[in-house]
Amino acid sequence: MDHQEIFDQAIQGMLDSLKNEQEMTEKQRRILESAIKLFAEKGFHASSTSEIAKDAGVAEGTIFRHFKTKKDLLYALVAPMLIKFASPLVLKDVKRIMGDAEQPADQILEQLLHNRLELINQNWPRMKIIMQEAQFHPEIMDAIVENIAREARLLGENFVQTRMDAGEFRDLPVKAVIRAIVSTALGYIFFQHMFPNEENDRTEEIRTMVDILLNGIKRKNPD
Amino acid sequence: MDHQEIFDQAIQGMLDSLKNEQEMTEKQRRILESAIKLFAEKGFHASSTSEIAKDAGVAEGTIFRHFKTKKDLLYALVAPMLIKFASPLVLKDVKRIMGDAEQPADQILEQLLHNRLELINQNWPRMKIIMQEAQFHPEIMDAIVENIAREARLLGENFVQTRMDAGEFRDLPVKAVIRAIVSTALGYIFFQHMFPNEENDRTEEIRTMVDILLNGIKRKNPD
Amino acid sequence: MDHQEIFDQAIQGMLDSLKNEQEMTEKQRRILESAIKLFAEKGFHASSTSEIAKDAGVAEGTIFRHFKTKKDLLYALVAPMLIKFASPLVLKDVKRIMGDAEQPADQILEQLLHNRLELINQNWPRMKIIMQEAQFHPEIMDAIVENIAREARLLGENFVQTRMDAGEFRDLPVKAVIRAIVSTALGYIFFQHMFPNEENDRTEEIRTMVDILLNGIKRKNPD
Amino acid sequence: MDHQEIFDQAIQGMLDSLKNEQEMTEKQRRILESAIKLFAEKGFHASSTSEIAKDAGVAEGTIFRHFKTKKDLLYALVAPMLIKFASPLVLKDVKRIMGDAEQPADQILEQLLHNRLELINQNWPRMKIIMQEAQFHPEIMDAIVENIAREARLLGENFVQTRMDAGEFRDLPVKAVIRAIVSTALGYIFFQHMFPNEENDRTEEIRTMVDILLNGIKRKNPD
DNA sequence: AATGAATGAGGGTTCATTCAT
DNA sequence: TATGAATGAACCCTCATTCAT
Repeated sequence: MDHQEIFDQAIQGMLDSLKNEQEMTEKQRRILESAIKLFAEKGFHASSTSEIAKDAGVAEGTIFRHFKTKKDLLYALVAPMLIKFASPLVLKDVKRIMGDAEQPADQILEQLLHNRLELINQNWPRMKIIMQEAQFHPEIMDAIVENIAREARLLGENFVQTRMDAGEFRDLPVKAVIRAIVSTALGYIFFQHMFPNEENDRTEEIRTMVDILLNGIKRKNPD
Repeated sequence: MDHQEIFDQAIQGMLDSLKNEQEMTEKQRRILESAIKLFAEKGFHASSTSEIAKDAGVAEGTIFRHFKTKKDLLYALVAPMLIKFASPLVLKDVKRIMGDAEQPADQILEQLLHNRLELINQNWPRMKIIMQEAQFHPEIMDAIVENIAREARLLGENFVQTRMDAGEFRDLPVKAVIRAIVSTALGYIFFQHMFPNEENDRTEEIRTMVDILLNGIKRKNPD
Repeated sequence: MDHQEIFDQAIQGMLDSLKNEQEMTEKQRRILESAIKLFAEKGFHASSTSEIAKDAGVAEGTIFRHFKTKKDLLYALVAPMLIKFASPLVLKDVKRIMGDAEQPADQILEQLLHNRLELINQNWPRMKIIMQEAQFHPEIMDAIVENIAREARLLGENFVQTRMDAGEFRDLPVKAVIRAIVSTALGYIFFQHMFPNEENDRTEEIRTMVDILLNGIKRKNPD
Repeated sequence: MDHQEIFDQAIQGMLDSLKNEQEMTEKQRRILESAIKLFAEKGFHASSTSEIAKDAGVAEGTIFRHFKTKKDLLYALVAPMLIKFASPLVLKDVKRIMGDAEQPADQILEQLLHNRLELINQNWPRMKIIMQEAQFHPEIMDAIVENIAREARLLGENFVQTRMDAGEFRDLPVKAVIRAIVSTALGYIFFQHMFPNEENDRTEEIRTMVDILLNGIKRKNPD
């Protein structure tokens, strides 16, 4: 079985497991939740199926009735996240927001960050697992790139280019600007989980972040 | 053995393994290098000692003659990195650079980023392992926080505050400014390793990054 | 974990494994029997779990499903013996026999020896293992002393003292008398297993042993 | 290699290692002593050569320079004991004592017990090892039986028979009498090492033991 | 003679997975 | 559908032994 096959199969597995997350039985959900908890806490390889079973309160065999393989369990918990980020619905939303040339960039970025960070925070354990395991499971990495990164990049480039053409943004390499934006978001997540104890007012923080970011990017208005 | 003991012991293990990295035997070095390679590629838990042995061209038992435990092997490859980042020598350098109020912030940040990114890039596999495993091995995380993060934070705060007092930087929350700086660096690393194929001129990229960053932070001179 | 904890845990393990020896599954019993056989033949440390598995006709993993640890396997085979010797039921029996001042000492000792030697012989491999390993596993030794030796000693002292007070036994150090009795029993076991081939009529042999023993202990009646 | 060959080779090994115990080098003696200590403490299989080397303060390789095999180390420590017990010199002594029909049995037994118990006590760790390992190493067991037990038995039977013929001992099965004597000795050793803390006056204890023993065996004189 | 690095077989134990119930 | 006993490969690690120095 070559890489492509593995990949296809994995993707298929993800899609299969996807449809139903809503229609899952009680036990399936409990298994999935325990897997999320443990994978996030200790990593995929360091969590054993027996632990998951115990934590979920089911027999070990039950796991394999619902998820053919331990790896399928991983896929089953990764896939919905990818879908959520990639779903046309969501992207249409994003597109609409970003495409609105009338709306000030500040508002757009603030909304965007709020929106995405909220999504990430609400699903933090899953996100952590994805970021961890994407490095070691090319199928997952590929799925991210294919389904999210590529599209997001286009969206971003379009947004930046538009503003640049309109003279709102300075004349900088588009890639650098996008990197600055993404870095801002990633860095925020990083700090949040690295130093989780410090209280913070997210709305205010985002405002400041965007302020710094856009001040760095925008053309200085000569007023 | 409670957590503190484990931690102390781990640190001690790191220090022990440290002194010699230069005076390592051929085999020790080969083992360490294979471990670095495999841990970076597949993760700590997913790499077996037998694989490492095979890759290093030694008997499996030989690993344990030189590194009491698989975890000690991890420590032995983590520790020198932490030391390199934390070494007073390096920090003094950093201190000197950052403390020089005469030097323009641009130059300081460019130098700093260059310097640190170089260090990280030259030791990328190790860095990847550290970032991966710190999440699951509290001793490593603690060592990072105790020996690096804390000091770096103070240094950063001092630098930012000084510039702010001097009116060079805008009046922003210090934490937010530091976060912006760190995010810039982290984001750069992230992009570099997420999309490794794109050619790039690091010096130029850093200049642009610092440009955006400082434009965002600095008070706009009314010229 | 200090010694006491280890001990308590070991005892707990013994008790846990105890309840069920009757309700053991077929495989458990086979494992236990193979362990008994091999430990007795070659010693605890010289018998490997893989050998035991092979002898029992199960997979090696199966052993560890039923007995958390190789040592637990040892406990599981030691504990029932200790219980058998220490069980109040048995001791009450012994007490009754020994406490009956009317019954001649000859009969008491003969019954006692018969009874205990039978017990030991029927469980000889286990007994051999216990005697072997008690020397190296303080928990086992402690369990013996706490649960059997202490009680047995009191019982013995009481018996001897009573007979002495009644003038039936000579005026000798109680400890020496007890030692003589116990030595008789131990020596018999020793000879039996050192030179197993010689046919013997146990009833007759015991009678002779008790004869010699009591002749040595009893006051000579002047008739 | 069949059993006989193993046996012959083992015996040869013992003899080889024997000659020199006096002419051993410092290191050899230290190795042997550490082996004795550790084998007695933890058993043969549970003691590793590396432990022995560390305890003896030599390199691990050094052990194998002097003792071809770990088992040879065992033989080297067992053999001198067997020799000591079996040496014609000693036996001649014993023979002389036991053969002296004039001497009262009490004195003979007291002397004998004193003598042998002293020998055993002075070499207790070795004795413990021999008793332990003889059960698992047929060569050792055979050596004991061939060189000691057989001879001792003859000696004992002769002694008992003589006294019986002379009317000093009651008319009992010779084997039973011998067993009583040996049991007395073994039991004493057992108690001594089972309850080592109680102070004791050996001379007095032996006198009592022999008193009980002979009272049990001797014909009651009608004085 | 003495060392200690190197070996690889084998140790006890855990693992993901299967299957009869 | 759910179970959990059973599996045997693979895990990390220790062992007795060898051998170049």
